[in-house]
Amino acid sequence: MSTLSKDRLHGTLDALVLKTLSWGPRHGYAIARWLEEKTGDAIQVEEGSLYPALYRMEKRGWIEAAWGMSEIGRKAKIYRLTGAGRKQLRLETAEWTHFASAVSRILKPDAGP
Amino acid sequence: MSTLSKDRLHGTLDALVLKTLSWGPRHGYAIARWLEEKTGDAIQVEEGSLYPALYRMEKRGWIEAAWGMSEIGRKAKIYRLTGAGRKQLRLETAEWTHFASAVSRILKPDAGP
DNA sequence: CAGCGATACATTGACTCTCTAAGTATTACC
DNA sequence: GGTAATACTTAGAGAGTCAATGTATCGCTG
Repeated sequence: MSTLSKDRLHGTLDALVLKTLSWGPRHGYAIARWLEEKTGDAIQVEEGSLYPALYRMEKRGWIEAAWGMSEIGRKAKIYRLTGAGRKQLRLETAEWTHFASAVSRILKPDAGP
Repeated sequence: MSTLSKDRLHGTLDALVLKTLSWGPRHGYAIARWLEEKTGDAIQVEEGSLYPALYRMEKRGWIEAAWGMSEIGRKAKIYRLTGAGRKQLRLETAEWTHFASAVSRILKPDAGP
């Protein structure tokens, strides 16, 4: 992977994680696996990115953590979305849509300005 | 602006600048103004981001600079796309499209996973 | 069954890169 | 001289990457 594609996650990971949690509580490892699987190779979630992201979102009150069990009976920290998290998700989704459509409009291959 | 929306430019600025230059040479200031105007408020290009971006792209051979005159007769550094830059633009555009569609697919408001 | 590698899961630290914010400097025009 | 256009700089923080570390459990193999 080039250096560029790596950086593309910047500022988007939070929204992706929040969205994943909006479908129900999950532990960190599962969030990463699920995002990667769902997007093929387009989104690669390193654990060194994910866990810090989870901490800061917990600190901000967007998600809550509790120790529990994973599906296969292992100790895991289960995260769930809070009300504030749901609100934040709406906000970030709107921002992303706005931003992405602006970028796409510019990058679109066409005649010119 | 929240901290989040700020960072959203990360990794996308290069492509936007390259695309802007694909329509003809421009000086830095004009690139920034034009991007902002074209996208309303969606994309805000700080000069502290733009000039470093121009340097690094020049160093990588994607663009070339020459001193010239702005439209209103002021000294200005005019940037133009190189062949390598054009290639890079294609690459980054493809990557963006791929990434953005993956994110949009996930963020899309719908029933569930 | 004892040992051992592989997998699931979490944590952390060192490093890098880009962006933001906020300034300075120069030139041209009124 | 003041204001706008243009370029550049520096200080700083934030978010990712990579890679190592730590457990626990599972499953294999000898």
